[in-house]
Amino acid sequence: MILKRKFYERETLTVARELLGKLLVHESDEGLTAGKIVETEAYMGPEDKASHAYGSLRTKRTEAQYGPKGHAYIYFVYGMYYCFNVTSGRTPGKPEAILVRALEPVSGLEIMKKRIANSKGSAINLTSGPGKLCMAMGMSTKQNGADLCARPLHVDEGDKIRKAEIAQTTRINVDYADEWKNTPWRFFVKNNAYVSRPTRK
DNA sequence: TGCACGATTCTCT
DNA sequence: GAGAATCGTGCAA
Repeated sequence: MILKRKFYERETLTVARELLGKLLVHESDEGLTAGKIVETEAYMGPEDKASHAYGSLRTKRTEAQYGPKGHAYIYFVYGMYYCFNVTSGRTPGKPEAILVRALEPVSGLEIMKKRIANSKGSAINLTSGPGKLCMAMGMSTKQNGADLCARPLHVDEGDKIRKAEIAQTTRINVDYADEWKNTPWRFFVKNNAYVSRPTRK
């Protein structure tokens, strides 16, 4: 069952937390790959210095964040990796997004391994980090702006994660964001082997 | 037009 | 724990 638009049109921090346990599915030409979301980070738009949309910065790159909720915002970093985000929030047109940092592979393992040339064979190395997960799922800027409420790229109803199983910490690699680097806007499933960094840096 | 840098990952120490 | 790989983007000039 594909999640409805309404799921994303709520408080971004709530969506970020409830995204844990949901299933990200990509039906590509090479076949179907899917993974359970086990780690997310919320980026709160204009006020959040760690966000690309800080100060309401609106460019070709950040455009997708200003569009409808429940769409993909995918960008290129460090000259070699992509990061996958979901747009969300209660206010239409406000650039809030949720970075998906880690997945637990569910189907299409062989396709994922094929996509990651340097994989050492361990499933842990396929989707435990924002750059790797995009590679494994076959996502790139081609999917930027794609509607996640429809195929081929969408989010399905998955496991219900109990509150006690959810950990909340500060975000990763946003040291440049002054006081915003200390905001506890990262969520992940406790004791899940696929989380990129089980504890705070 | 030029230039510094990043919502990362891997390798080596 | 530090450094390299590698290039699109944003901002200064």
